[in-house]
Amino acid sequence: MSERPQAPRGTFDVLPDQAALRLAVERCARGALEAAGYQRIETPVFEDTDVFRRTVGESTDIVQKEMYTFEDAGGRSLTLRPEVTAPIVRAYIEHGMHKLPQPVKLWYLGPCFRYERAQAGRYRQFWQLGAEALGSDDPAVDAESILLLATILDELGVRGTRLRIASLGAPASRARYRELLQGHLRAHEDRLAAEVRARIDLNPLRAFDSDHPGTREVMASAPLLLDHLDAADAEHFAQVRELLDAAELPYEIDPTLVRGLDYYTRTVFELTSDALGAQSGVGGGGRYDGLAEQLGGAHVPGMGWAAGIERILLAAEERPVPAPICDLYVAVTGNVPGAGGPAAVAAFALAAEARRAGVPTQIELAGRSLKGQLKQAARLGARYVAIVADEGIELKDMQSAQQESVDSAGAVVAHVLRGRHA
RNA sequence: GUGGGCGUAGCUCAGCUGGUAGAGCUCCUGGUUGUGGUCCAGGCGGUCGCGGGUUCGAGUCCCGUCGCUCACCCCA
Repeated sequence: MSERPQAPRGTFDVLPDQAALRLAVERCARGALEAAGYQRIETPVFEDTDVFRRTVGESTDIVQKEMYTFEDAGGRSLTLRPEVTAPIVRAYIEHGMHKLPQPVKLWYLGPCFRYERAQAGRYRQFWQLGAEALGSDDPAVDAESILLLATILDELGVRGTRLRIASLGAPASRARYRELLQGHLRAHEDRLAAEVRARIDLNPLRAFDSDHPGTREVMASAPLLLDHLDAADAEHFAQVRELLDAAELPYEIDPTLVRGLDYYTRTVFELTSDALGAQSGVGGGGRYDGLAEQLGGAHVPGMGWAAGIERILLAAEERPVPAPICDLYVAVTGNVPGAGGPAAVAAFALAAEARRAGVPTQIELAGRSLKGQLKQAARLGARYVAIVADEGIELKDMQSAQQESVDSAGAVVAHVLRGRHA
């Protein structure tokens, strides 16, 4: 068995049943997003490593240990995208989208790559659905964005969702708060977990995520970022909440909500589902008003989110996969695989004609016996089976089991078309 | 990277305290020479993840290794 080829660890094949489910998710998301004026964008699956290194943050796990980075034959350092927001901002800058009416609203669906140990809902290649609105810092952008994700998850039947929101403030107030928090952590350093202590300089906010008992005690009395926002940021956050209230979208304010990427400013949010395992996050995002500048562009405020397709599928209630339609199955008598013969040729021509007429048609391709062909037709849910023999064609209605001879391929197609609209 | 569980036919699994592999499902064929979704029979299909060890003999015991999976970490 070890000889059998296998997909690399943390990756998976999307088999037909799953592909149908994914298509349903894509259609639903696309409908909601495009109705709200978001347009699809696709960026390369790899980028210059700097695109991520400069935006996601040196201190993050993503940059420190999860990136698939490689050098191409030209000596360039490239990285398989671990997320799509930075590439989209890169594209916005590269294509001068600032000259378009703002905000520019974009959505995407595609694979991302992170080198992590796989577990339920976490893979090395996973698909993200996302939406980004660039060029406006209006709180309505934030609220609309959050509402869109919540709506999509709801329409998809994702169970047990919870929305948490917070504000990280602007860089200046965040920096001031950061020092405050670092002071608090240093004052109680001896009670903190080792990893937390090691991150006091790099990312003190992470301390809120710790479940280390000593750390939790220290954090219980820690200053909260929400209490230290600038007036403008506090007002922005208040407006976002007011709009969410107006849309009647329930949420919880979580002052310890920390997103795993460093580029977030002001609004951040996360949607979780209790139908998932340990990886309970279905999607999340926030505002990133400094991201474009980090990439060397002008100041461009932005807001967006990403959701994991695999997690959506895991958390969504089971839905029946619609069976593919087959209106006509073309069988051949005296079937000998590869032997051809006039009946086989006539059958092929009949199938071609039916398809040209728009009839979903399948034809015997495996040299089965007539009994086997009927069985196959039944499996496919075919409405009609045309049995082509050297002597002529018979058309069988699979539901009524009635059968009559038909004198031409055209008559078969006409009959099937009539039956379909009946 | 660390820890727990698991690794027997395409799929789901059985195989007791060691004696050289089974079932169900699926697929194909046959059951009147050309007819389906039920039934019956047959067939295709496995170096029991891999390597080593103990033993007269291991799927069954021991060691190692790889893989899958769940969890930690972190996130989609």
